[in-house]
Amino acid sequence: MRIVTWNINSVRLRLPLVLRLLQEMQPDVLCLQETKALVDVFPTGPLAEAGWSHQLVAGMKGYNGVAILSRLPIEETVSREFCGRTDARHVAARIDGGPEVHNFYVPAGGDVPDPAVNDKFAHKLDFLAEMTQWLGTERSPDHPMILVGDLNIAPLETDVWSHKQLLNVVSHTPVEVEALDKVQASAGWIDAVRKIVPPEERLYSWWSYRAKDWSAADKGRRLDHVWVTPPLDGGIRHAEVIRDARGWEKASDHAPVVVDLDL
DNA sequence: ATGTCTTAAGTTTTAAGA
Repeated sequence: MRIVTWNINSVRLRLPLVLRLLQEMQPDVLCLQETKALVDVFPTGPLAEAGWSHQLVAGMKGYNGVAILSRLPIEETVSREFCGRTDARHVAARIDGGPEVHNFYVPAGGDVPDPAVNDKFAHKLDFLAEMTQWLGTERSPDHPMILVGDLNIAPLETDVWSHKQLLNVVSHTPVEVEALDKVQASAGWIDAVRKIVPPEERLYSWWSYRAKDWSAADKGRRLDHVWVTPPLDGGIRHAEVIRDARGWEKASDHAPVVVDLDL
């Protein structure tokens, strides 16, 4: 099974890029974040015609929004609300006869890494704590599951262009990394990408729009993740960031992350 | 401190979020 996660930063604006990725990568499942579209304006038709007709979409006006697109039938879907907000940051579906797939868009957290003065950072930490609590009580590491998404945290030193310069920058602060570690422990999640790309090797999935030449500067962060539970650990065959897609015309600031699994 | 991009509001420009 091939699964891809991609923060698309407007699915309507970048529908041609989504279709291109589907054609080139032929994933069984594509998980999108930041679709920025209400459910009734989501491009269900074109994506279904391309072959990904089984869809689970959560959306709101202007912000956030997540979707699971599948070639295989899906069932037992859920879209959970976190922190008491209806803000379209999570969907989950069980692939017919296969694993349960969770797709998350974790809050970015604003600029100041202090929950006492920055409500957005407080929301991010609360969201991660609620993820830990919910996954830990409602889900079991014994079941085959995949968790993907823009988790908005780059946990390892090699997940950022400069560990020292980003220690106090939201996405790489110790308090966030600690919170993400707890989420990871909640159901025995294994970082599938780092099973393939050694932790010693630098790897990024996001590059700011603000750089003059994003590729030359290469000041990236690995914010997008694919995790699996222990029953799937032995089946991780391949993982890569599709860095090329960051250079496509009118690109998202995130690149897709692909993982191949034997189920 | 800065840089760029997207959406939404409501009108040709601003604000918020990332």
